[in-house]
Amino acid sequence: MPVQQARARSRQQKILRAAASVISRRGYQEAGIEEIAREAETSKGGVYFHFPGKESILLALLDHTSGLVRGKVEQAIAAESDPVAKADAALRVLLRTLAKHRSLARVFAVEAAGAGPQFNARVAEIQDEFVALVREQLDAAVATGAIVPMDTAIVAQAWMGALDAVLLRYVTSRPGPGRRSLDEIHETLRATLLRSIGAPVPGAAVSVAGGSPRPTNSIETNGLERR
Amino acid sequence: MPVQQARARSRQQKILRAAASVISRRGYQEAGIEEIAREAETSKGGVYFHFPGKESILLALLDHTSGLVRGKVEQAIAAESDPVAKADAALRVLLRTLAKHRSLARVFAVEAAGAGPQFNARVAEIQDEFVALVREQLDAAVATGAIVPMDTAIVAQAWMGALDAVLLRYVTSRPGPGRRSLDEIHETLRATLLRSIGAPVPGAAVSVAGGSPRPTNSIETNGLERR
Amino acid sequence: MPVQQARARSRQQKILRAAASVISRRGYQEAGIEEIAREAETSKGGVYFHFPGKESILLALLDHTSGLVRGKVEQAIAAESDPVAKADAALRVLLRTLAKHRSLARVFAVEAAGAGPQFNARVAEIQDEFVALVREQLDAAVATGAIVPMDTAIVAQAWMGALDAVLLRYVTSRPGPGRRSLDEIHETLRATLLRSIGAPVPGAAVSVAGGSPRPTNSIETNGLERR
Amino acid sequence: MPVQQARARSRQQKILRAAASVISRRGYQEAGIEEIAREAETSKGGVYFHFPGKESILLALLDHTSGLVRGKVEQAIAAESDPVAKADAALRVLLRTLAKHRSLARVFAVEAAGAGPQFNARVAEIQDEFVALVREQLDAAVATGAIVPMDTAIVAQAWMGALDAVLLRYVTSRPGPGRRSLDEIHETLRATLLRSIGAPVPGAAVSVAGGSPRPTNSIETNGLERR
DNA sequence: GATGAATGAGACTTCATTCAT
DNA sequence: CATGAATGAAGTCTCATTCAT
Repeated sequence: MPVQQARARSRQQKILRAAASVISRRGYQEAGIEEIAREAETSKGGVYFHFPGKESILLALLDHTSGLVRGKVEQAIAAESDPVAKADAALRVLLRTLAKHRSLARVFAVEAAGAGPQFNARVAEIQDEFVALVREQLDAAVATGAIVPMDTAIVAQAWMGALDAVLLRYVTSRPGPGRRSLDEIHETLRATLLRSIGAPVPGAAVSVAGGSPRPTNSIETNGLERR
Repeated sequence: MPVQQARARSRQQKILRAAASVISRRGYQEAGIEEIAREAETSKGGVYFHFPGKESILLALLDHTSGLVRGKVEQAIAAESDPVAKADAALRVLLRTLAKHRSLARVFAVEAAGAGPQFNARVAEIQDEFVALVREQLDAAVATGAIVPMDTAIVAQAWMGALDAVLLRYVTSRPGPGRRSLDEIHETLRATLLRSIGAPVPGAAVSVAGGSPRPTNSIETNGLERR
Repeated sequence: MPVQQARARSRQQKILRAAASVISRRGYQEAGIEEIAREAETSKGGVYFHFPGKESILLALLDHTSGLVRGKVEQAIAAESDPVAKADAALRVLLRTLAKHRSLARVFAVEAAGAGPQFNARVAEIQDEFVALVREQLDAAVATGAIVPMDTAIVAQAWMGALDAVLLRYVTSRPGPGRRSLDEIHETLRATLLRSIGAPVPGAAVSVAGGSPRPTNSIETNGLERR
Repeated sequence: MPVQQARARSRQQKILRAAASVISRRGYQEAGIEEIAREAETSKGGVYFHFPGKESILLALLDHTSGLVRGKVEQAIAAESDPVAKADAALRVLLRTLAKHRSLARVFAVEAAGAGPQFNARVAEIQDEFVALVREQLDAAVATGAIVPMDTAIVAQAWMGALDAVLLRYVTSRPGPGRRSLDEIHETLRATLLRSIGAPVPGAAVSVAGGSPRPTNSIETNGLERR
């Protein structure tokens, strides 16, 4: 009966959305099934009809979301041909997508740890997938000679870590003076990461720290070490 | 009564040590006051005499530990004169110290999130302290012209994030093939981060990704010291 | 519409059989409507179409089964003319029938108690029916002078209790050394019960306790038929 | 600290008493920890501090009670020298004691089955202990030649079953016409059981079935089969 | 200061039952 | 007639915290 199945599917989505909302608001531990059910306009039993337990909700949420994000990232990578550009694209999409869904980002970056070892392991797996994605591009870039040889496993981890940290700060901080816009963050991060692998930063403009960022010379014009 | 105070202090230390042990073994949520009390050779009531609640134990543990680490980092910074070397030293000390105390690192990086918003805020504060420490050095380097101007707030965050990610991976992964040694990690990370600010990498040797890392040529674009 | 009624009846039977199977396997409390429905090749809704609730299934099962057994017992009684022989026959049939359907016996003797007061009351009623059946024969035997006057209400209860206990032990025990065969049990129980009302034990042979039962002399005080 | 331990012990007793009361009133399944706690004048957590779970309360109750009863029975047995008299004494004490504590009898005879297989197994064990006690006396009686050889394992089971059934009926029935007094029950049961093993019934007086039981001839004067 | 029995709010989960399709 | 998604009351159990001793 496709009618019931359709309803079931839609209800699952509703529960997942509600779970994301409640968890991002309250944290995983404080998020009660009751509240998730209320926000999904169903009952505790209804939630347990669709999911075997609380952890599995978060797991499903994780898979669902990471699948979506991963799809976007792979799409963005495929649209570029140059390895360095691919890596750049991957980061750009991650940054945009996660920033757009603050609550989800909070859930996975911050609140996830309370969910027990199984869940942490899963988060690590997924992060590794993204790290692997980045690393593939770095390896390709090394292979083509675009960048110098390096331990791309570590570097890819570092990239993801840098991205996470900057993003988390953006996502958790309140708007105010000193807070960078997403574009500023992207620009600075992009330049920093590309420099970190010795790649040129096309059309780069860096911002100095402090109240209002102002444009500075591009990397190319910064011939100090280049001479 | 200094005698009693000393005894109280020592008892507090014992509880903190026990808490660190239990939390790193079980995670914050699973760590029961009872078990911490048992490991500290006292009773539940004893724990509550010294700390007003469970969260405050973790908070105290956090302050105690971050204070120690901070001291080491500041000492290392003071021992260097060059801003870039200072930043480099800060990272080196963080890497060494946290790697040495895996369980504590796990506690703050992974298990902490289950402890509620107050605790997360505190962790963020402490990270910001370290970020600020790094940023000061970067700002100084910019001021001396050693590196190009940049948004050091973001870059410092990225550095810490990169360090955290790489370190966390090192701390949580099991030994095996493909696992890098702490020295290899340090070398790669150092080169990557220094490159990311356009600083020269003294005595750089990079490792290629793959089974067993092997040293390669130094970065061509960084031939200044090499010539 | 006799066709539909027949189908309904057959579906009810299927559900009853499934219920008997599941309950004897899992116990009443652990037997879920879902599992019964599955085993009856229908759905939860289907079960609730035929029965108003879980308890009513067990009640119907009880009535159905006790009706069958009662029929057999009455038939066996009718086939004898001597009151004592009638009582003897009733016990024989009960013993054989319940032993043949271990699972049902378990359901009513052991698992039933979890089903609530209404069900317990019903079990008591049914037991009373059998007790009454036995008692009638005992009263007749007293009336004909075959046995001495006695409080047959109590004695009949005692008989049923003795039968239940011995049978339950047989039904719940695993095969092994020391376990009596159904024939041995019947023989001993028959002799014991007949003696208990002062009736002669035709062709009596008693078994001694211990490893392997062996026939012994008939009861001395009952030498009437033996001489 | 004996003070706290004493309090704990007394609280355990209070919980056991409350559990017996609630279970006998509501049945095992319907007996909620909350209600038991309320009746024991403590809290849910208090109950769980003293007992690891609901089933263990019933188990403790069972052990406690069966220990008491067993002690009384053994004492009564020791006070007699003749094997048949010992068996008789055992039954008398069981009858009196269980009748005196109706609620406990109900708990073990009727409500117990809902408590799961582990509990049922334990009840069976305890019943077997009493059966073994009876059987020992029967074996001794056989050995002394007081009664004829027989399969005492079965007979002892039958005795316990008879006792249980009669007692359960007494305990669960409401007072009214036709209800036998405990003394009448004892007298009839005693005569019946002694006859069942071919033992003489000293000073026996049997009651006929029907409205008001009336005394009849003693077994000895009933020379029909005796001649 | 220390102890541990006791508290009680609240968590997750189950399942007989209902009802729209 | 049948289905199975949905309900919601009730259950067992945990654990941070309190407090009399």
